[in-house]
Amino acid sequence: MLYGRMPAPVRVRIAPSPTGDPHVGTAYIALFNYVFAKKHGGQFVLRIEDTDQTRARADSEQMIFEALRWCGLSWDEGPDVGGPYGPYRQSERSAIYRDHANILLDKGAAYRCFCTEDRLAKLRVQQQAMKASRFGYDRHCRDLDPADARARAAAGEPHVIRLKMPVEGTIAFTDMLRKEPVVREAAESDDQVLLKSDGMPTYHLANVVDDHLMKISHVVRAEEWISSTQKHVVLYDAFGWEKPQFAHMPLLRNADKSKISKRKNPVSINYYRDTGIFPQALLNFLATMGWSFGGDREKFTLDEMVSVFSWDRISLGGPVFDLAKLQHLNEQYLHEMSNEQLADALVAWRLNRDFLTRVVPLVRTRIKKLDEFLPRAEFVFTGDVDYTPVMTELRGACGQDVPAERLSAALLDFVERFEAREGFAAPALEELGRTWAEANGWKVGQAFMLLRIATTGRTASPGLFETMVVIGKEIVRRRIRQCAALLAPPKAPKAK
RNA sequence: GGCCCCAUAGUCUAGCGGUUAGGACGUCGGCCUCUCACGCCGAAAACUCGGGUUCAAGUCCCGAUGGGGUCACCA
Repeated sequence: MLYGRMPAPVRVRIAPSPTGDPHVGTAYIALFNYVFAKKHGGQFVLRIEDTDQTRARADSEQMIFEALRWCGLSWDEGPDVGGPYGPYRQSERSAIYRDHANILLDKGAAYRCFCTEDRLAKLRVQQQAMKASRFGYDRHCRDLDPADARARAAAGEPHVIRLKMPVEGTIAFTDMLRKEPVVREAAESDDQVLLKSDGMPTYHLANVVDDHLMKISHVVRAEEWISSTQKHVVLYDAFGWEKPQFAHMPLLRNADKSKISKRKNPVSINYYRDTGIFPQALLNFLATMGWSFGGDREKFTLDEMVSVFSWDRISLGGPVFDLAKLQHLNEQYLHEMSNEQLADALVAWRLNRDFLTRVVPLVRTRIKKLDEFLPRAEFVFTGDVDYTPVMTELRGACGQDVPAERLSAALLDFVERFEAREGFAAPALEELGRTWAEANGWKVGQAFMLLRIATTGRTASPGLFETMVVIGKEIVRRRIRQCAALLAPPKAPKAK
């Protein structure tokens, strides 16, 4: 090149972890990565961060693919589409991480640590008790003789590999969205585990190694990562690699400003799909969370966003995810559709043969004529439910003497219980429901009535758990939570 | 608690030294209308506080306060 170095091509990535339902925050960050890549003719990479074998869920990865595609975001490289820098699933890259951990060991930038989980747990408790100003690993193994450590490891002693953080000086990095560099004392960070005892890397090692190997030019991720970035900087430097540019996006928030969570908001992309939100409306809405189009424009397409996108229109205050505003935007999209398009949308949503085939078995024995179908199955086609007509039955479902707070807590507990296990199938739900009823000391019939009213808004319904499955996990979760909140409004946040 | 990030109406935001502080959601009122909804018109509603810098501060600087994040062999 005669005129100097060409700017490195823009390569960005979204790196979801397949631990549950496809999260709206994943779509949010994916959107900005995608838009930035397209704006600069770069590539958008999808990488699956499945290094935690205890949390990985079998169906989660596929759901992430589908949800992102449903949103209208497509990736240039990824586990399912391949690409020149694969594999794109971290669980298939263990050897790479191990090699790199060894490089760090050789350089003296990392060390083997033989501390047991037990010791670390005690340490943590101790620090809490002492109200220590600094928490974290005490560097117990940092000064072990490397040769001894190697020998112990070779003898099969379980261990992890930790990063040797500098003990003095400051570490700074620039963030594209902030005018001042983010600076921190190096000693503020403890010696983070890089390679776990099962041989898998932690996020810190894996993301740095992969971003470098995959030639990622810009790391656009959520603000919750900002405080671990220092560790990543140390890693890049230890390897002698050039660092990517960082942009830490604000976190989506609940109405109370805390980080968005499923306890306070529907966070699964599937909820929005099942509830009839259009993907372009969801994306449009997400785009307005922290970014503005310019002028008074707030309705725009993905392509329009790409064409005008720039980082300087990001605002960093954590945006509250406001369902009402999303619905308004969706309404705009809906109204501009033709009757034919709207009819098609309805069909694609739930008024189709496939979906009806799932509803029919629920109600067929309960109707005499076809015209009774819809009244019998109405709650399968609605989002939120109005409980006012059944308040009396709801409060009395488990006996007149049971206080509303107790019912509310039990409902929330039921949600926690199905949340804790994989899948959402009727037999398992029923079993779960029975043990839940028993735990509450309620007759199964009574307890199920409580659930029935909460999930359908009716005192009469088809088989409860079959109905839940058809309605869908996301909507069921929201209805039960809303019902619980109605029974016992959540207390105002306690003062500290 | 340590550290870091952030700060315009209830909410999303515009503003990039001089504005009657603009738009949108939501709320309330009115018009339209067989009802409802849409649509249209209108209203209430914000620069967290205190110091600087400057002729001039929502805009720049410092501090306080408030909110958030993070301190795992989770990402």
